[in-house]
Amino acid sequence: MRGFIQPRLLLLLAKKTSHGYELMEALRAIPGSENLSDPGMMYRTLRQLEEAEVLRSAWDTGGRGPARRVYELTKIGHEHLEVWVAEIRKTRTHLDKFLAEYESIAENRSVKRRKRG
Amino acid sequence: MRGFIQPRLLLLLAKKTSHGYELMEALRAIPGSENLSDPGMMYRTLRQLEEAEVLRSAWDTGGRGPARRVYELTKIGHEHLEVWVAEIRKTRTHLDKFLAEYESIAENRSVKRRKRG
DNA sequence: GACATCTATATGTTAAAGGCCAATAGTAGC
DNA sequence: GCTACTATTGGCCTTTAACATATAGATGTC
Repeated sequence: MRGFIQPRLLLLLAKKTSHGYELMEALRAIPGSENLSDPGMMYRTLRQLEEAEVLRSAWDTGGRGPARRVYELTKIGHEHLEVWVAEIRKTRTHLDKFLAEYESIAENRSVKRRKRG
Repeated sequence: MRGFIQPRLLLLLAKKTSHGYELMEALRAIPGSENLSDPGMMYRTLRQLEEAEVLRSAWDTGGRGPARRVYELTKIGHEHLEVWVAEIRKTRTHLDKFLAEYESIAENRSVKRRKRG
């Protein structure tokens, strides 16, 4: 699961506005996304998505603990998410084809082994 | 589809031993793998897989055209392919979950729009 | 035989992504 | 004051990827 942090963040933020630390914990809780939750990557990605106007942020000094930068999806952000979804659907069908191919040759190999044995 | 060149090469070579140029053309012919067929990446990847004893190569001066370095999967190579397959199956289920989540929130959004509209 | 074309492999350079670790700082409880 | 928890940021280093370029044998053709 590489290069998958962006769509994950966008999907989380599409559900609900949130801040870095909370997003990090959310990623940690998703099986297969644990490795995406590195703080360094996280915050850098968030800033660069904001740069691209995919996200918008504001400081929230209300809650307990230090101030948090709260992110929300922009209209562009929602569009980006849709593009990602289309991309991911394509990827999934490619993976399906790959696995089907593998299974067909794996089948041949085991047939051959049975014949030989 | 990033970082997907290795399993593609391994699967192609599991089907039949082959050389760089042929592998490149095979990748070009697979929808979704066209971008993996850059010669630079190709040959470097092949050499580094050989370094790792996943592949083994020998020069073939027989055919027409310049000599070709023909690669074949080693036992380690077959094992690597199986590891990749397991990995890819996992990735596929993660993608499925992601898409399911997206569809559930997209559904909510359109319901809200209908109620508002 | 000079030239273009196709087949084939290899290298160099640079930019982006990812992994890992450390720094800074506010808040809260003891 | 000390520790623990919450929160954001920055630096460094490696890997991956993208793009361009170099080299060279074989083949066909005029």
